[in-house]
Amino acid sequence: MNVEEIIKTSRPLPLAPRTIIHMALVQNKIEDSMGNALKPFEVSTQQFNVLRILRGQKGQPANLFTLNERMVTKMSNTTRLVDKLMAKGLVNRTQCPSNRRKVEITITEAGEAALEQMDRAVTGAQDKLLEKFVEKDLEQLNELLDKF
Amino acid sequence: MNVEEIIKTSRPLPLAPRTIIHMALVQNKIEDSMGNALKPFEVSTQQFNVLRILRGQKGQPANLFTLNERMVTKMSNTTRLVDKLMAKGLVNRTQCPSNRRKVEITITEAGEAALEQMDRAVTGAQDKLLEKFVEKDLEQLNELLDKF
DNA sequence: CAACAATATTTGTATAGACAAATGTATGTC
DNA sequence: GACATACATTTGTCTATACAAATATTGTTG
Repeated sequence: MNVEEIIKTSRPLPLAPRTIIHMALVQNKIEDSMGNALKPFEVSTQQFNVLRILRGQKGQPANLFTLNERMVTKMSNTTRLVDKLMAKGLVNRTQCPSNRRKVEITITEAGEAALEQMDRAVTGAQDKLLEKFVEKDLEQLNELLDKF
Repeated sequence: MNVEEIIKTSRPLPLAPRTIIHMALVQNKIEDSMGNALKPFEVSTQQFNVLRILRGQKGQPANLFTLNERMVTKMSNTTRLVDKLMAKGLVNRTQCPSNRRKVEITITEAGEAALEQMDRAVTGAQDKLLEKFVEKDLEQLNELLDKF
C-alpha cells in the first residue's frame, strides 16, 4: 500500500500526517474486507460484533449497556441494532424480571449457527489481510498502536 | 491504550484478531480527535480533506472525479459534499467551459482563510495523538502499515 | 409515602452515506 | 447528421448514525 499513490499526491508527505492518513487508508481496507466477508450473511460488522459478545456471555443474557460497553465501535443506538438482529431471528430480547428497566438479550440457536459461519468468513478475511505479517510484525504493530 | 480493557473482555485475545480490533480502536480515537479539532469550524473531516485538495491545486480548478480520486476516504456523493462547502462560502463551483459535463471547483479566499485556521487545529490534534511516538516509531509504523 | 433523582431503554428527528437510476454532454461510427 | 456509447454529474431513495428528548422503572431522601 503506497499512500502517495492512493491519494494521487505528487509531493511526498511529512511523516506525521502521512501516518494519520495511512491509518485511515488501512482501516478502510480492513472494513471493506470484513464487510465483504459478512455480506452473504447480510449483517454489518457491528451486528457481527454484538453476536460475538452475546456468544461470549455463554448463555448469560446481556443488556444494552453491557453490549455498548463491549462493542469495538460504540454507537448511540444499540436498541435499533438489536432490533435488526431480532428481525433476523439471531437474538432474543426479553424484559429482565428483577429489574424491568433492563432487557435481557441472548443469542438464539440460529444465531449461534450463523455466527459460526460468519466466523469462518471473517477469520479468512483477516488472515488474508495479515498474510504479509509474521508474528514478530504483529507484536511490533500492537506495541506501536499502544502508543496512541 | 489497552485493547482488552477497552472492550471489557476477560480473556486475552489472539494476536491476529487483536490487531484488527486494535486498528479499529485507534482509528476511532483518531477520528474523534480530528472531529473535535474541526468542530468549531463546522466541517467534517471529509470536507476538510476536500478543502486541502483544492488548496493543493494552487488555483487550478478540480472536478468531482479528481476530488474523489484524491480523497482519503472515497465516497459516493461528492456532489452533495461540495454543496455543503458551497453553502458555507468556502468553495466555488462553475461549469467547465471547454467540457460542459464537468464542473470546476475552486477554493474561495474565505475558504483559504478558514482552512489555515483548521490546519492549525488539526495539526495540533495530530501532534497530540502522536506525542508518544519518536521519529523511528513513526517510520516503523508506516512500514508495518505498508504490509496491509 | 410523596417527591425527586438516577438508571435503562426507546423514540423522534436531523444528517450523512451507499447505491442505482436519471440527466446532460461529448465522442465515434456508419 | 442520426445513433449508439461513453463520460461527468446529479438526483432519488433507502439505510445508518448521532444526538436529544421522552418514557418507564427503580432507588433515595426528607
